[in-house]
Amino acid sequence: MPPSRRITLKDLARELGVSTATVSNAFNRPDQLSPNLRERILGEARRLGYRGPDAKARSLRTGRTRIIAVVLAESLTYSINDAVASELLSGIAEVLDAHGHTLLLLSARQMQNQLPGGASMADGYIVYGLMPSQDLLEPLPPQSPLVAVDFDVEGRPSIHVDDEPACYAIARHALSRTTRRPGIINLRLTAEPCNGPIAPGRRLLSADQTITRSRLSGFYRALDEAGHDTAAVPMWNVEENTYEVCAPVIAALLDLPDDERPDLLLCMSDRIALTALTLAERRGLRVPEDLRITGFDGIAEGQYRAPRLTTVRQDSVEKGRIAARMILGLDEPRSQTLATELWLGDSCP
Amino acid sequence: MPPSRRITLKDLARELGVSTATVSNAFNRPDQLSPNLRERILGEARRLGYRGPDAKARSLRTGRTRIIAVVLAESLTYSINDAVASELLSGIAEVLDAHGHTLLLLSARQMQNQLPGGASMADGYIVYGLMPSQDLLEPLPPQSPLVAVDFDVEGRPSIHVDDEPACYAIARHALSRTTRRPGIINLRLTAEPCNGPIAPGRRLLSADQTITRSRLSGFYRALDEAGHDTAAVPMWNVEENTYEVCAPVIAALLDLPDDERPDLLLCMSDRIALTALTLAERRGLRVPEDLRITGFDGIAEGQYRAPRLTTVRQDSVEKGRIAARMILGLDEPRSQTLATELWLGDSCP
DNA sequence: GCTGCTAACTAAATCGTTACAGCTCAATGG
DNA sequence: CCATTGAGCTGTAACGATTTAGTTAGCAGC
Repeated sequence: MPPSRRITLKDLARELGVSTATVSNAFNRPDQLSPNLRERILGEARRLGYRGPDAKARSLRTGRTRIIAVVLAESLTYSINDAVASELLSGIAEVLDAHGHTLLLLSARQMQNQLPGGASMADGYIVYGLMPSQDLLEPLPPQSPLVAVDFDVEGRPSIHVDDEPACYAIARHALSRTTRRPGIINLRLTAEPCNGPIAPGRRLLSADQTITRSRLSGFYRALDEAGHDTAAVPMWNVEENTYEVCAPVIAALLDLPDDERPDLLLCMSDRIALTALTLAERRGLRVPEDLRITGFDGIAEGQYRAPRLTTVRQDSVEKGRIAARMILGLDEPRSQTLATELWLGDSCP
Repeated sequence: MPPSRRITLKDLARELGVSTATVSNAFNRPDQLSPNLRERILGEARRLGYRGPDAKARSLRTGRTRIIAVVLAESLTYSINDAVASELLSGIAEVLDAHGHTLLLLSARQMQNQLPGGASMADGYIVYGLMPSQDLLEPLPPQSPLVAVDFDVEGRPSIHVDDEPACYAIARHALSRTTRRPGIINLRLTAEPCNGPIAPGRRLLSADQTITRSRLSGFYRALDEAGHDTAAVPMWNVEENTYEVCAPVIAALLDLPDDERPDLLLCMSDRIALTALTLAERRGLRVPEDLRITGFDGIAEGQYRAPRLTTVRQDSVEKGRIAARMILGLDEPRSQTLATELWLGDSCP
């Protein structure tokens, strides 16, 4: 027995005495040949252990791979563990699966210069939450379809939620109870990395297009309306949406003397809010009596524990679905803004 | 100006008056041509907007795509949200990134008959946690490297943790306090789907190779040693490692009359244990005074809340790293079992 | 019997690279 | 001065499919 190199469509054709075109058709266009012959071909294929047309060759010829790449702003390690990113991926995967496509995971960090590995053969790119300053999109093939999620790319469709109105609404709700000292915990708002309190004069991210900035505007509008001096409202910043990074910042602010500690925390994500909740409990602070807390995102974890989190629910799964449908050309590619929902929990009733 | 079809390596070669082989070398083997010429080629490439060799064509020619597929037992939606699977993915991604490979996500569910999309062009497959009964591996290209994680595939390397000893150890610890009525919550142990109590005579998954089965053996060994009648220890089963699926089962068992309710719950995952913790608290049961709870996995969430979870810590990230290194051929492919660590928290001190 | 039409198939031209064998020419060694 | 080397480059055959433009054969219609 020879070392038996892999069987190709050509071998199959020779074996059966038909042309390669016909064998190809047997697999791809059943209507192009008699059912009879098709059966013979498929049978012989099975007999010889031919597993269907080679994907690499096919992709060269057709120009398509049926692979969609998802580009995540942060490292994969981080993104995969982030509940919101996970939901987004779920939505994307759901649609891709249903249409015979597969999902390639890619971190923006790994494309500093050039696309790694097979990333450049994706049929399209869904890009999630880059900072506007990052022009990491340069290495992406300029021709291929691209959909931006939670940020904007010039000339490309993007998907957002109504961050500003949502944050206005939740802050308005929170401020409807008397509040001595509201505080805000931001996610990645400053131009330079910073974990901790933001001094009043501190330079914030200039671009208006960051979702963090829109959310902050919403908070400010409500604070302003409620008669608070927004410039005097203390703010803290966290660089990453993880317990590990948030905890020290929040611990420090909770350990402030009673008359300096906020009695309301407007948090820019549920992860931040949940961390605050945990640390507050650990210090014997009662939520919501001593400290009220609001989040943003509506992740599942926030609803499983007592007190349930008061938050803004955004449908990240749907966001993923929409992005995927656009990339596959199932929906018209056009920018859109999804509605959110105010969820009243027990952390800020 | 013509519609300017995409620029190829050949165009570049013609333009410069060199051979395609040389242009190819300029990109792939700098040592094969003079630095001088290489600069000229790269310069011209930039000028013409040539973005380097086409990945699809290259993959056909070289036979490699630099894509590694990760096959997950459950749906992507579920797997991505599962803390343990996430950690595994993190470890895999870390190594793949470092070596210029990318990660393709694939659910076993979507390969019932045939590999979708570009999945069949992966250079290797890391398969995670399939049930032994599922022979979903059939559609995978038999030649390509494969590493199994948390289960066994005949003739292929696999990675495990020492489930049996670990569960023996944690159960032994738990039983060192007087225990009236221990209970066990299993994850996917029965042959037929079942959410709820497992009747004593119920047919369990036969194969020894499931991790769930090994863990159960460990529990039984310790129970036996402590003088409990293992056949009489009540067991419950949950079909999926999510709060939503676990909650009703656990709620039912916690609502048993005081003299039937377990005072120790040996849970097969942290997710189960955490759900039990939440529901117990909500009922005013004190942990660990009224109910002691142990988990398995050592996920981060278990350590952030009070009481901290007593559990077995397995390093899933490392598991991913090892799998990835084997698939890339950086390490010898050989089956191995990783050690675990007993973490004493407050849920079962 | 001729035309026209359709179903079923084939031959050959790509798709854009990389690998391999060879070729040329200047430098080196004896 | 000739043989040997090696650096630097070229030509061309794969890689394994899909697609386009035919070619046949069979049959219906007039």
